[in-house]
Amino acid sequence: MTLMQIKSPNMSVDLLSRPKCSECPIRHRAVCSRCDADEIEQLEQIKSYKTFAAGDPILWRGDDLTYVASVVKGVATLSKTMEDGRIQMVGLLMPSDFIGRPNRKTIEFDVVAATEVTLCCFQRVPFERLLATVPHVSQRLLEIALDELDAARDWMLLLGRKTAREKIATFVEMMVRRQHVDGLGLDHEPLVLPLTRDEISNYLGLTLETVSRQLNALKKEGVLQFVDRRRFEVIDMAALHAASGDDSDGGVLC
Amino acid sequence: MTLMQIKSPNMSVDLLSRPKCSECPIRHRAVCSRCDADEIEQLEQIKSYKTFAAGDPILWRGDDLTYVASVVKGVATLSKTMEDGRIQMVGLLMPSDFIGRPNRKTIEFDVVAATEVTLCCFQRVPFERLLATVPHVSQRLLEIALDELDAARDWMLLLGRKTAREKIATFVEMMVRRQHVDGLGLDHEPLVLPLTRDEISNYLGLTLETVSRQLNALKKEGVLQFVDRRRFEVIDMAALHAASGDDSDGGVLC
DNA sequence: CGTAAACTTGACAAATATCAAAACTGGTGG
DNA sequence: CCACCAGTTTTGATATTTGTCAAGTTTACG
Repeated sequence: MTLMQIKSPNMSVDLLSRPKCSECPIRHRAVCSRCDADEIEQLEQIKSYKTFAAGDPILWRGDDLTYVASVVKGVATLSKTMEDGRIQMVGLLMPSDFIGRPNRKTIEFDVVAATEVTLCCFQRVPFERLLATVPHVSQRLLEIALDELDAARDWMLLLGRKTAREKIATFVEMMVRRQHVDGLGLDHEPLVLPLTRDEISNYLGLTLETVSRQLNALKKEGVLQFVDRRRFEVIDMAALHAASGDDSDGGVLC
Repeated sequence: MTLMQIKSPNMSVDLLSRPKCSECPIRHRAVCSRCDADEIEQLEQIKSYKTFAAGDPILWRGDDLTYVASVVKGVATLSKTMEDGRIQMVGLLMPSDFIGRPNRKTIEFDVVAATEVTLCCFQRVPFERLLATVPHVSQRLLEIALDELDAARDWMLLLGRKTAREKIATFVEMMVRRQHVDGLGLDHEPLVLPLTRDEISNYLGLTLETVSRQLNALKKEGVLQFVDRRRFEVIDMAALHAASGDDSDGGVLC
């Protein structure tokens, strides 16, 4: 039994039923997206689906990294904790995002399922071999890493320089964008905040009280409308974008 | 003439004299570090050294990315600017660090020489071809990108959760560490802050006044000693590390 | 020297955190 | 079906940190 399994009692491994890659919702975006049929076959050999319930730890800091994985469904958080308990989330993993670091035995942060999460896991060592032999995998992984790096740098601007209001608006806007991409939020289905106020505060470098206040401010101003604590609709997209502090061009249009 | 040259009047291109890779101070750490003699030869074909004076822009946001490069000598900053002028530095590039993004025509931030900088530039398009054909280059670049990502995430913790004092102490500690690696600071040579107070404040998400106050606090406490505004010595390494807010293990020992 | 840039220092303001309490929500079992 | 409970969220009062503004001071360099 792996460390990962010990730490995650609710994790269910689904070794025998390996869903077909051809029907995978992230087939065209994940680390496998450049692969041809033959290469997919090789990946299929070392893959297994695992699901985690909301709140379950997926990987703990310093854990033996026996698997790397792609997020197929759901949202996972990636965070760092200081000795005195201060927490900073350093990534929000959504479908097609990659977990783990090839050629490293451990990772330096905690990964936790925020919602129910389905992962497509690859055994690390065989995956590293593929990385060395299948350029389509390593090329795509490089691209994913560079995209993550760009995203991390945008987040650094947010954490270092944006006001509480701008942070909240940026976060909500990001939820809107990513849920469009995932094809959820079919037209007028309400959008979802996959995180609690506390988790949002850890993502934005704020306290949960400030998150609550700013979210309610946007509600009172008629920018957002909430159907319950998690689900909302954007009433005034332009105002939301204006509040984010990001460049005026681009955001609203695409 | 490239955009880069227009924007950087003081840049000096040194197309004819291509220093030997075998004598390069970053030969064993940069993007070329895994290459054998034959592969180095290929890189040598498309490389050229360029130097920039302190303060010169190297690449401007949105610029046509005709080159990617490795930092050979000196320090460059990588930063993002908001419409109203707020600045957040998102990276500090030191020897062996990589500049640019293959398969992208532009980058999303400004790169500026903080000290005099020497770059080993590779024409982007030929470099991309090497990336596709020489695994030793793409493997190393992936590793560099993942290291950058780890560093960016550490910085996110700093920006989101650390106090002004912790930010300053972390920054100073980082200067100590990186200057040891570069083999500068030969034993009891004083260490150097390669940035002004203002630049440090943009790196740490503070104001220059707060940087000045915290630096002077560490001086008054006898943790640091300054020989001039840029050069300093660490008197009490343990106190410095304790002030950084990082885990007690590791830091001091290695 | 003289001047501009970099840095320091002080007084005050503003944003956000902290602490405390109340209100809400979703789920559970009677 | 309802009441209750724990966890989450909201709201309010206050404290703290850091930012802002405004002089000064030092330093590097011509």
